[in-house]
Amino acid sequence: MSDTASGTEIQKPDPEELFSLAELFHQMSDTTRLGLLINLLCEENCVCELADQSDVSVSAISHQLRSLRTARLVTGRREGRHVYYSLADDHVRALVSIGLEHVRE
Amino acid sequence: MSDTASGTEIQKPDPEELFSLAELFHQMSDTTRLGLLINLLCEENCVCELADQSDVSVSAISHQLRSLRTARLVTGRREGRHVYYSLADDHVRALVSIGLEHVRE
DNA sequence: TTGACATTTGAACAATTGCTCATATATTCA
DNA sequence: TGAATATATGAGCAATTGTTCAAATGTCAA
Repeated sequence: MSDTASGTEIQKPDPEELFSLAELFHQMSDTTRLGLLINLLCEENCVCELADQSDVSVSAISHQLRSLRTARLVTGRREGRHVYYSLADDHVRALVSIGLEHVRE
Repeated sequence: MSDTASGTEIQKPDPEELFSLAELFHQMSDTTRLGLLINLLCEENCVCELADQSDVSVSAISHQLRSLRTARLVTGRREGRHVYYSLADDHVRALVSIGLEHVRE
């Protein structure tokens, strides 16, 4: 019994949850990392492909993938010389979707 | 015909949209600003109240509100000596809601 | 083993950020 | 007008960030 007239009931986060939530959005707040997440929306991809489809170096991509991995937004699986990354869960998809609605209106 | 098995169809952003989307998440990536947004989930509030309910100075809050205002995430309305801020639209609510689901699981 | 390719890692550096402090502006009331 | 309260703003500074570069590690195939 609070919040909004728009359907979603939100239980306010405690300080620790606030911190984690900020960290989640932080991961999505850089164009390189966000571009990686969007690249992975439809299917997994390896590091060199992800780098090819971006405008920074393989090293930079690897650094950012590590950041995303640590934050549990992506997971990696090695297959031979390649490491294939994919989204850890569907929340990222939903966040991107709603964020785009906001940006496009 | 792409993306996902989870319902939401996402049209990939062009570079300009990617930038705006990153900026949106950037606004939500700092605990002070995110705390402000969450404070405003249920109702509008004035600057001094927002500052009281946070752990930084009135000046810091005003700076961050300016940032949120410029990014069109909040709007302010003056009433006498007070300026009452509120969320600009419901997307923030949805983003916080989904983000919290992610953080809490 | 050697060489080639794919990825990761650490150091270093420029750029950005969020805060505080001091000051300016806005509004109300006496 | 002048004092009090509320908010906004600019400068300055410490902390964080994203990149590149160089070097290390992992994997495969000859």
